[in-house]
Amino acid sequence: MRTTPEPGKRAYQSTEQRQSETIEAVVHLCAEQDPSSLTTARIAQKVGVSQGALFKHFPNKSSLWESVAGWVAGQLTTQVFSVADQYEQADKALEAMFLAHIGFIARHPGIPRLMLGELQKPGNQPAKRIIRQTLALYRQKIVSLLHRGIEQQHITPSIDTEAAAVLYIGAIQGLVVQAMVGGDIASIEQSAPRIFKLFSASFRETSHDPKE
Amino acid sequence: MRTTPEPGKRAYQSTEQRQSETIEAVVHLCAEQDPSSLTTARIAQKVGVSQGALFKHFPNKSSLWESVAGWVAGQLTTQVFSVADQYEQADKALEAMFLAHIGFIARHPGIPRLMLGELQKPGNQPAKRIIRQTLALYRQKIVSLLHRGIEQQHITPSIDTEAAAVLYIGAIQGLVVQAMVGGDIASIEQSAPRIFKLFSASFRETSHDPKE
DNA sequence: CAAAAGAAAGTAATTAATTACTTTATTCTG
DNA sequence: CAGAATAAAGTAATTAATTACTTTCTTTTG
Repeated sequence: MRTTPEPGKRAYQSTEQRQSETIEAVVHLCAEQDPSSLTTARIAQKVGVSQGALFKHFPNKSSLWESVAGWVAGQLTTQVFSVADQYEQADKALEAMFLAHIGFIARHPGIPRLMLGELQKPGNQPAKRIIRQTLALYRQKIVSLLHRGIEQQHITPSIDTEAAAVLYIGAIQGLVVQAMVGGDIASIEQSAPRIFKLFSASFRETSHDPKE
Repeated sequence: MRTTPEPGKRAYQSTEQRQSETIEAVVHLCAEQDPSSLTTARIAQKVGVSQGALFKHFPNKSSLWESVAGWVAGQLTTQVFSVADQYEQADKALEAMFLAHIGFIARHPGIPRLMLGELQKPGNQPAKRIIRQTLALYRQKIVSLLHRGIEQQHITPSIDTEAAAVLYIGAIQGLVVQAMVGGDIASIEQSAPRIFKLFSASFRETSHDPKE
């Protein structure tokens, strides 16, 4: 059924516009639904368009997933990495990055589901490759920040940086899983600082260590 | 595979036998395939039975998932918790539990996929409830071990035990995700001790000097 | 104890729904 | 008007579940 468009509003959108609307819809839907059970019909409904129309803007579903993965990767890079670059002190940068990441997830609760869902898929599909690549980049960023922290003498030089990177990502994962279990995704922003504090205790330089 | 006590060949298996065979098949299949894409036909094929025969032993698919979740919960409890109970010293118990958990995952690579897959499902389906409950029990176990460690003066009393429990589970998650990215699940057993060492550095009591 | 009777486990084929994707016709916009 | 965007109505494939029927195991009973 067609409704007459309101005056001043475009009834028909450009392909680019529809593409980003669709990506946004997928990200939103993932907040309340398992990505693997997302149907093109449900996505189209969210966009406010017929199911078939989706294929005017994406050649197929897996291509849509690829676009979504690309969007996530881009957002993570710009929103999280850029925060880290604002700090001279490496340990402060790590903390800010951690909190920015948690904030990003809190604003987009579907993201963890999305990324985990992609990683669970077998094979080397494009979307999985993008997520994989982004995670590798992330790990690299953390390791280099840790090294800078050692140079700045804010991080103990005896630290196992590779292990710390895994634990850093794990800390985020732990928060997310905890939130999934509790069903309360907003709560992670509250507990995030406590988790990071504990995490950083494992490598904080203890040259001055006043007992309280 | 269980052998019948008598050497006579048995063409038809008992429902109980088929049920556990089916659960085993699902766990194995999850090691190489996204759980949400597992079809009853594929499962039946693995068991070596017709697709329809599955429904002689399970009323429906979701009931099968419930059984699988129950199996996982049981195995985690018996295999991981029992290890912890063998140690008097709480921090040693935590480490043994951590390594036992990683070993369990290495032996059953489908388990993380299974659990994460269940948690991603919306609503309060039985299988999800079981996983959720198991995780809660797990968290509780860690917290109580931490408290015992404080009493034994092996763990610093200033520790945020709730945060530590999240970080502990996160450390396992981080290892698993890292393995998923790398595609090499066997590697986690190798890196596990390093991760735990770093994790425990965040709360190890340094003033105390235990004899070993 | 053996044969009949029934219960349980199995198969192959089918069904109703659902899915990603396609085709056709219609409507909007520059 | 021409081309792009859309809706509506398809299609073929896949899926969980059911069905009608057969085979095997267990129990009852004369």
